[in-house]
Amino acid sequence: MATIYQVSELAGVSLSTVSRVLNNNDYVSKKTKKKVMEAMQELGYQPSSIARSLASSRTSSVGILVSELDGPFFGQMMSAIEEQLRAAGKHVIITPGHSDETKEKNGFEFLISRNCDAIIAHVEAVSNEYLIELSQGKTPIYLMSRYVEEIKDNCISLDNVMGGYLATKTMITRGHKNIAYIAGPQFKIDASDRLKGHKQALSEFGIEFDENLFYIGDFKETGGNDGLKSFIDNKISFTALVCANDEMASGAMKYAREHGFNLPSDLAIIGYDNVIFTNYLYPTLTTINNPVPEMGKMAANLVLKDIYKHTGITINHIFQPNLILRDSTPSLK
Amino acid sequence: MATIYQVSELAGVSLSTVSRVLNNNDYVSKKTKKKVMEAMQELGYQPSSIARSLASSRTSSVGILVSELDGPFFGQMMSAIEEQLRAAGKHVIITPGHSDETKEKNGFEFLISRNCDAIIAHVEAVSNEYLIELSQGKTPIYLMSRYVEEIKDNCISLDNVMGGYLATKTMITRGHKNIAYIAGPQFKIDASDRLKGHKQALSEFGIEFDENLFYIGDFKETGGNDGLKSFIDNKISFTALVCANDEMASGAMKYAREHGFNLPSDLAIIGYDNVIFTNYLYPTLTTINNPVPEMGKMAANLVLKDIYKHTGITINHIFQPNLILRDSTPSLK
DNA sequence: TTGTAGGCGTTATCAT
DNA sequence: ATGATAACGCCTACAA
Repeated sequence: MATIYQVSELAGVSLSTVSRVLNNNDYVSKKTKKKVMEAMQELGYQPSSIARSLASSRTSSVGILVSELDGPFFGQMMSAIEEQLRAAGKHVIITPGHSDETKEKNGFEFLISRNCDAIIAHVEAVSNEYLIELSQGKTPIYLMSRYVEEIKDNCISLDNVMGGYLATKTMITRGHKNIAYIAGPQFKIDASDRLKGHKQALSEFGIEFDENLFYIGDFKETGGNDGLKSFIDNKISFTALVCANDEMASGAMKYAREHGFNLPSDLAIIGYDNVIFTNYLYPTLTTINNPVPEMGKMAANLVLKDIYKHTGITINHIFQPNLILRDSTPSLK
Repeated sequence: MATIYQVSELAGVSLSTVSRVLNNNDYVSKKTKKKVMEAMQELGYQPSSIARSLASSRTSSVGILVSELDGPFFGQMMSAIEEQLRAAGKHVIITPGHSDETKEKNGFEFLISRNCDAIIAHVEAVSNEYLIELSQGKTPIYLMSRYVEEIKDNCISLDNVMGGYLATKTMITRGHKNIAYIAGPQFKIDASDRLKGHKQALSEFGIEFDENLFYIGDFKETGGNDGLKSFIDNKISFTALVCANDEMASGAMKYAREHGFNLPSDLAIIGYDNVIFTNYLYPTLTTINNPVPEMGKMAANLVLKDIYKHTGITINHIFQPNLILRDSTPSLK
C-alpha cells in the first residue's frame, strides 16, 4: 500500500502538499496538483480512511439505529439513507435496537464507541429525556419518525394525523357512514395520531364518533381479528373498517372471510403503512403509504448538511403520507 | 476523552502495561491489572477503536455486501450476521450491490477501501473468476448462497437440488402425477439446481419429465402468470403446479383464480423461498424454506473462526431447505 | 513481569 | 503556495 509519503517523494513535494490536494485545499497551484495526482495514479495510491480518522477525528461513517434490520419499512429506510450517504463517500454502520429500551441504549453506545460522525436513529423504547440528554453529547443524534420538541431540528417525522384523516375520508367519500376503527396501542404516538386524524375526518363530515365502533388493537394480526370479532359479537352494524395498520387489516380480513363476509362487497377495509404483502392479499388492500425512502434520503441530507457541511440542501422535517387505492374499498352500494 | 496515557499515569504504570491489560495479555500480574482496571473505571476510559486500527491494522469491522438492503431474504441474513458479530464486539458495514456487476464491484472496492477485516458477500452478477482473483487480495472474501470450487472453504451455500426435490416430492406424495413446473432463469444456478431436484423427484417415482408441462419464467409474478397461461392455452391437463419461487407462484395463483380455478381444490400449488407474503396469500402458500438466519450466523462464525481466531466453532458449509406446509397443496381427490 | 521507543498514515499548525 | 513538525491514540518489538 502506497502512502502519502511515497506520493510526495515521487511528486517531489512535501507531505503537506499531497494532503492538501487530497482534501481539495485551494492553496495548491494547478501545476503541483497535477504532478501530485499523477504520482497518486502511478502508485495506485489509496488514502487510509483510518489514519485520516485518527488525525482528523472524523470517521466518515454515520451510525444507523433501527428497530430491525429485517422488514420492509426499515429496509427501505436503510436503503435510502445508505444510497444517499455513500454517494457522498460516507459509509453506514447499522445496528438494531429491537424496540427494547436496553438494546436501544446499547445500540447508541455501540455506535458512539465507533466514533460515528452522527447517528440516525429510529427508536421507540427510549424516553424523550434520554434522547435529549444524549443529544448533549459529542455525537449528533437525528431522529426518524419521531418528534421531540427540544431537538426538533434533528427530527424527521411523519404526519400520522393526516394519514389517519386520509384513511377515514377515503371511506366517507365512498358513501360509508358507519365506519369501524381498530386503533393501535395508544401509548405509541403514531397510533394516537392516526386516531386523531380519524376523528378529525369524522367530525369534518358531521359523523359522530361511536365508542361501539372503536377498538384498540396491538398492531398485529390478532388485533384485527379480535377487533372485528368484538364488533360483530356486539351486533353493531357497519359497512367499513379502518385499521391503524396493515397487519391488523389482514387479520380482520381473514376473520371476516371466515365468518361469512364476502370481501370486498360486504365490508370495505383500509389499512395503513403499505407493507409489501398488502398487494398480495385478496382482495388487494387499500392503504396509506408512508414516503419512507424520501424520509431516509432527507435524513441523510440533513446529516450531510449539518455534519459534512454540504451546501445547497433544503430540509423538510415533516412528511405527508398518501393514499394507495386498491380493491378492498368499494363504494357503498 | 481519556487516553491510555492518562490511565497509565493514574495507575502508576507504563503505557504498554495498560495496553497489555486492554488486550488481555497474560504477562501482567494480577495486582497491576487490577490497578489499571480501576484507573480505567475512574477515568471512564474508552479505547479508541480508530487508534487501535491504525496501530494494529485491524478494524474490527466486517463488510457485508448484499443485493438489496431491502427485502426479507437479505433482511434476515444481515440481521443474523450482525447479531452474531456484534456479540463478538465487531461491527458490520453494509452496502448493496443491486445484482449489477459494476455496482457489486464498486461495493467490494468500497468495503476494501474501508479496511474491513473480511467481507461477507451475496453477489450474483460478478463472475467466479473475479471472485477468485479478489480472494488473492489481502481482504478475505466469504460467499453466501454461492459455491465456487476454488474457494469452497469460504463458501456457505444452499442445497437447491434438495429443495427442488422436496417441492415436487410433496406433490407426488399427495397423489399428483401430472405436475407442471415453472422454472427460474436457467443461467442462475439456484434455478437450475431446483429444476434438477424436480427431475430427480420425478424419476425417483417413475414419472416421466414432460416438456409440455415445463416453462421457464423470470422469477417474478409475470413469470408465473405467463407460465400458467401457456399450460392452459395448450390444453395440457395437470393437477399440481410447482414454481421455482414464491413470486411466480403468486402470479400463477392470481391468473388461476382469474380464469375460473377454485384454489386450492382445482390446482395444488407450491412455491419456493418462503418469503413473507406467502403467509398472506389466499390460500396460504405451501413453500420451501431456506434456513437463512442459520446461514447468516454460520457465515459470521466462519469469519470469527478464520479471522478473529475464535476457537470451538464448528463450520457447516451447506444448508438444507425444509418444507413449509400450508393450504395450497391439498391431496389429489 | 514491566518499561522504552518507534511507528501506523494522516491532518493541522506554524513558519517560510 | 509550500514545507517542517507535532499531534492523533494505540501496538509491538526490544530492552531491562
